[in-house]
Amino acid sequence: MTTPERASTWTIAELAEEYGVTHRTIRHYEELGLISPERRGTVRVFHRRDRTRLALILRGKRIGFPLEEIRTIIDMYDETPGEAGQLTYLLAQIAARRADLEQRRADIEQTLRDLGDVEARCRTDLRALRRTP
Amino acid sequence: MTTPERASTWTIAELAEEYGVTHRTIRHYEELGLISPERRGTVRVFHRRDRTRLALILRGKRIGFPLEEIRTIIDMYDETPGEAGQLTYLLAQIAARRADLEQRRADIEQTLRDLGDVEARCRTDLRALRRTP
DNA sequence: AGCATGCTTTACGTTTACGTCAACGTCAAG
DNA sequence: CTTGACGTTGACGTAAACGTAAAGCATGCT
Repeated sequence: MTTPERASTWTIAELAEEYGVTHRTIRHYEELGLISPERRGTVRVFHRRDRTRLALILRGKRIGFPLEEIRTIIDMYDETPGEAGQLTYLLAQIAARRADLEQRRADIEQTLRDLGDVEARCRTDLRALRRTP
Repeated sequence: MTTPERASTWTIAELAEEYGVTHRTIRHYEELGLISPERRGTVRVFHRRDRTRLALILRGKRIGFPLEEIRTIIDMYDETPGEAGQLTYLLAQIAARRADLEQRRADIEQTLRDLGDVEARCRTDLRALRRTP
């Protein structure tokens, strides 16, 4: 027998709770077209696909991307094959995003090194203070 | 003899040009207290220290930090030794920033992996198209 | 039936990070 | 001495990313 077939749909409140955002935030993402939940009458019904996209949006936000750029990125994930021109364009987009991400990573690593220096100085100063209180 | 003793001060226009920002941006950073150039009369005179801080600000921006957080970060760099409590607090701040940066790096690396997947699918689709044009 | 709960839309408010005039000072060159 | 070329201070504008009421359905419990 298969898994108990848990509905695998969510209300806006459930998703908001789970990801620690407000319902307003989720609606905002829908207004921008980043997610498009099913409508049952007037009420929103979120599927696994919407959950995934929400998770990707939040990851993009943690990285620091603006929402519009996040859309172009996550839209790449479920892009339908399409024609050759489309695919080539997509490859160019990927290259551009990759360059951006690698720059960010380099900046982060440099900052981590700098923080390491500050910490070292800090600990040295502390030891000096302990010797001459 | 020493180096030709190049003034090692800059005008706002020179710094803006060099770093590819507008003078308005630099003034904005000054308003927020991220840099505090010398004043010769009414006019701003930027020293090496200001240049360095500007570079750090822009790096922070590339990473995606808000300006207020950037200030707390770069203020850590030229924090005066001070007393033990200060130093301990500074160490805690460093730990927090480090955790944040490492989270961002992890998100970036996951996104890079995801983009790699998309790219692979993309190239597969392209090859398929070339076999059946 | 009545009321509380949860979802919905509408719409104005807020914060961040500057952009964009406007209006004025200043200093060297013509 | 006037004309640029830069510099300065307001001060209002704007785009992004939501916050925050306000007010209306729908439903289910009591």
